[in-house]
Amino acid sequence: MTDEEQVDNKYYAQILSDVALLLQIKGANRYKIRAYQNASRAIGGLNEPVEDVLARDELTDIDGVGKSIASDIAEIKKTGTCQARTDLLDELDPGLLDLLKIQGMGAKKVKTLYDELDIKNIQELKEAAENQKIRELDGFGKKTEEKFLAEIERLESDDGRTPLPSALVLAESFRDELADRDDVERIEIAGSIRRQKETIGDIDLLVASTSDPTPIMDAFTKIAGVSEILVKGEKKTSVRTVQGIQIDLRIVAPEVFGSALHYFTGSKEHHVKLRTRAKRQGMKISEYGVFKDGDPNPVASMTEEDVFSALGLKYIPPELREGFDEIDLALEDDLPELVDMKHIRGDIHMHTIESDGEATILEMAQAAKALGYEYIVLTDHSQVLTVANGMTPKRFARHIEAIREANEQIEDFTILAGIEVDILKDGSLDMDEELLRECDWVVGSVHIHQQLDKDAMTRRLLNAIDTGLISCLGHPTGRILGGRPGYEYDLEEVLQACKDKRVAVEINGSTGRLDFNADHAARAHRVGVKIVLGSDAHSTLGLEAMPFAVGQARRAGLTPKDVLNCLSAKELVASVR
DNA sequence: GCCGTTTTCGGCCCGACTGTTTTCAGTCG
Repeated sequence: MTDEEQVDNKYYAQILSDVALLLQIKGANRYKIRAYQNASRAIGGLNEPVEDVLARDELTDIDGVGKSIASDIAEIKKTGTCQARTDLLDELDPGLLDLLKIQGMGAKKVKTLYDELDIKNIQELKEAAENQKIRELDGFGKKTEEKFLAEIERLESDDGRTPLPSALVLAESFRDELADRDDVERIEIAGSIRRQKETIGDIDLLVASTSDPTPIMDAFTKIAGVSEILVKGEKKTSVRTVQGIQIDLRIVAPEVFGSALHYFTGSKEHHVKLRTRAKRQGMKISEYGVFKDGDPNPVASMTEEDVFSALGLKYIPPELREGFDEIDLALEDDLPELVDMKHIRGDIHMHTIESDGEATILEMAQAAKALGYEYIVLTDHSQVLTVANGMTPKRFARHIEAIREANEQIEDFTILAGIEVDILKDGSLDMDEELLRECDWVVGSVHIHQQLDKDAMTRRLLNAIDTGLISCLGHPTGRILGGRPGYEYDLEEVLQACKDKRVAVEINGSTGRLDFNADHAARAHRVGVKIVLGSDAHSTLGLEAMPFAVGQARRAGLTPKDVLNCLSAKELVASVR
């Protein structure tokens, strides 16, 4: 994330999490450990910089932060770390934290390995395992040793989380493999995909069935693309695919599908908060339902709505279940009515054969109309992007005419003339001003000179916004999902300028980007900047990336009135510049 | 270490699977 406040909060969260992990290895009181975990999670999920809270002297108002951890946080601000962590690291070893990244390795095992074999890091673990020293320890065996070696090898070649769009494709293919079976009554993709998280750690599938689960589990493990079976039981089976992604399959009875779906959708943080709250009310929540203390029969389990309702809460959409403030909002009936695909009336960012797209103006329009849209904006590239066959002013002038003509040929649909104009190194725009004024919508994007330093990039964007010619900033961070991190600039300053100059910011839904992401979009929204969603389609098929943009908007808590695509074509154009 | 509609003590989310045991601790999500 290029989001500064999140990076800062994440740093604080990490230090506290380190303390929790080191305490675990040391074998400290488990509730003290949990206190540090809770505080770490709370700081990581704050909606404002923790340093602002510190400045107001209100740290202990944060749920999970008491006097002791508040003083740790003050110390981190001053010194970059805290005494608790320093002392633990003196006593233990920093490499032990890495050991915990190994699947199947928890604090107890780390402690045993450290005490018995003086293993302090992954390299030493690898050597001990290769020399078959691990299997001699009490509580360890040959299998554990072999698992460690395999896991170390995997960690060494691992490239992290999977972007949502590719994870979704894989999840859907596995879902579809099982969906047609007679013994599968229902199957849903749960987990972070359902929450529309921009990157995915693993995939969760949930099946409702009344039959013997074994054949379903067998079929699951035999799907083409499974490279390894990690866990296999009657209720839960986990595999790893050739892409290195873990897929978990859970099977439950149909009458508990709602509570199970809620459970497997997560997030963990959401559940911890919800369950703690339920417990105080004398109730228990599990994947099998909501239970009143002592009663083996659930008061709710059939649907997710039932589960929330039994807890006295409004339905919380999956995208908001991150353990931030959604439970309080649901309690007060104050949840945002999230924007949905059904609210989206048009798409503001796409390309045709005029630059680097694969379809004509009319083909794009007809495809968009078939998707139920009322309008599109065609935004081909400007000339500096020669690799993308960018338009010269002359070509753009003709293109505008062609768009106006095409617009006459299609009924009950509006094709707006636009451009994705490059924001040049100094912030000037790569097109004649007159033509930019003539067209309906201007996406301003950075494609070249991405390596400017922070000050220069900030000035560049401010200059571009200052022209008054841009309708929205396209893919505003420039990051490639799972690839390059995006250019550096002062986001707060740029957002403020966008608000002042009535420039919207795009959530670009194209599968490689998701840019802005939900965090950025939420931040823009707080500043009061309007959000607009674009598919950045380069073909008719590319138009189908819009749901990813909607997903990020939903995670950001945006309602239809916050998203310009929910306006008519006329209102859209009038709402900016 | 944190918290309070049982508030200054006595609790702290829940269940599945594995490997190592021979009834369960550890780990994971």
